[in-house]
Amino acid sequence: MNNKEKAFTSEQEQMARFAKALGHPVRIAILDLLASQTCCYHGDMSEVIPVAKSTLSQHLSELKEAGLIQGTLTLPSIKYCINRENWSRARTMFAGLFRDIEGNSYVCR
Amino acid sequence: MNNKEKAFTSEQEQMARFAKALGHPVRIAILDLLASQTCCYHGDMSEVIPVAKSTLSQHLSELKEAGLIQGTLTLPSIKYCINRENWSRARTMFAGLFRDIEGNSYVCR
DNA sequence: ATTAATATTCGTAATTTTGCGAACAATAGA
DNA sequence: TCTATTGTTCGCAAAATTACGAATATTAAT
Repeated sequence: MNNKEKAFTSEQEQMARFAKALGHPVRIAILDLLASQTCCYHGDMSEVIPVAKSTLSQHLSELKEAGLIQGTLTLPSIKYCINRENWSRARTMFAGLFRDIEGNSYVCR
Repeated sequence: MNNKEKAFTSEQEQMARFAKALGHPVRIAILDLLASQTCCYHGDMSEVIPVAKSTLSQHLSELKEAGLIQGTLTLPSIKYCINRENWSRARTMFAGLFRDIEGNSYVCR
């Protein structure tokens, strides 16, 4: 309990950031929409996702902040898309953890 | 903005729950340890992870709550392990989202 | 029965998240 | 220029998260 000098790796920090962004049903729903459609407009989403527009906006900006999506102004609306580069990073990181976990053959008893 | 009657699917809720549990550096660090070792004792973890023991305990119980790990009393300590069944569920769910996202060939512009 | 070792729970405080409606931009079209 | 459409930001409140040390429980060993 003494060598607390080293905090977390940036890998761990980044992974937690991605996971946290995915940690809310509204945000999962947003991503499901973006996965099933070519793109999504705020308006379309607010038809489907049961929260106030301002709340939706907040969740969208959290996903943007985490780098998982991006928005393009397409007047009179805004078009949201997956940020493929960061999404790929996230997939790689999650896959790594899952691989390490499941590759560990120890069985708990 | 009218058909707000249907909330989220249980799939979405569950996925968010898993992701939320992964959404903190301490908890990622715990899982990294569990992935690299056959098992882990609270004491061992508190040597490595820079938080108070009580805080560590809290994070452990959140991972337990989410079903991602389990603890077995192995006196005089407690041995923590991955919950393989739920971990496998999580992997499947994440893989599904990643597949859907990356399988979508639309490129944002 | 005491003591030592281990981990959780309690009490508390600070911070962050979540959610809503109202107010505020920004732009296209009449 | 006025109006309608679309999203974001603001202001606020409620709830959840994070963190710590102190107190508590549990069991092994003496």
